[in-house]
Amino acid sequence: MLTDTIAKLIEQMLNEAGGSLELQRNDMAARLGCVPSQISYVITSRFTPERGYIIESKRGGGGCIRIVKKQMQRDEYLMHFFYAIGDEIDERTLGAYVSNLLDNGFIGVREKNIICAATSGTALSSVPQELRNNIRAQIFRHIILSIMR
Amino acid sequence: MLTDTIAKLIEQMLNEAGGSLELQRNDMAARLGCVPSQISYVITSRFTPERGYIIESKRGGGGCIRIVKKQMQRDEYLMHFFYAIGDEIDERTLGAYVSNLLDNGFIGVREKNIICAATSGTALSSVPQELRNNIRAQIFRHIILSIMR
DNA sequence: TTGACTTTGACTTTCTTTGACCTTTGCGTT
DNA sequence: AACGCAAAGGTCAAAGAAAGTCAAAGTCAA
Repeated sequence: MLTDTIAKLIEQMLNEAGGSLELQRNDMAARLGCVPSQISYVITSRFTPERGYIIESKRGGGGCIRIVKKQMQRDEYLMHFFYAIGDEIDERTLGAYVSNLLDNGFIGVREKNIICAATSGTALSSVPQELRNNIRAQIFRHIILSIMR
Repeated sequence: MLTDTIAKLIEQMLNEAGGSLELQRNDMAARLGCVPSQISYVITSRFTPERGYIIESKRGGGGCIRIVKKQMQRDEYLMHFFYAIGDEIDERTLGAYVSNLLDNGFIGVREKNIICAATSGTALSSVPQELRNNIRAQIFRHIILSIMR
């Protein structure tokens, strides 16, 4: 399947490049003889944050897509966290997690404060109630990813 | 890309000159082999107030463009930020603000990454589109507050 | 045969590059 | 002082270069 071929190729390129890579969508599509949006599809369906990837991109002249693979294996503990968060998390539980991270030296006090501020009920007060815990979980997972190597 | 080359050059010149510099648009364009308005484009797109630069210029004979990298006191700076954010902010603009905070040593790289992760489009992807920039602004304002303490 | 995943392509958004035309300013000339 | 020219920089819109989005159509296994 095309998708698998492309995914394999990107993984290989990532390995060769040491976990971080920039590619040009049109370029790659041309080399593989597929439409550009196929590349987008592969990236959004396979290289998701849930799987430990961070994606950034720039449009326009000289634009590109940047893929970073976080090495989850390297930090069992954080990985455990990452999965433990689940789809929803309330402010109290998150607070406990964060204290835990602080106690174990994964983050400093300033970082703790930033994380708590970003996920506090007041920061998210305009988010519809029923979405709030879900958004909080997503934000927290992104944060955990960002502190992984 | 031309834009990047020019931006790099200006940054370098700024560093060498100690944070403040005057350049001649036509001159620079001629040296780099591009049209003069390209220089204007780079300046308005990269050396913005959000990133901490102040631009002044003078036309006519002996005219020039003056670029100053602004240094502010911590509290004044954060306050300024707090108000500048406004009710809505997109990811790009926020990114500019955050690199500014980093440049001025108010936050570290890890903190920058956490902030960007927490406010990224993907982290907020479940927030209804029309609310996203608003939520992002709220989160960012809370973060700034937490840094001020 | 339904539902999840793929493939495609038309259309959109963002960023860059270029060039034509406008405004401001300094400096000679009258 | 007034005028006019040349030398800056400013503006803006069009064209070009990427990537994003989305819905329709295809595929395949349960």
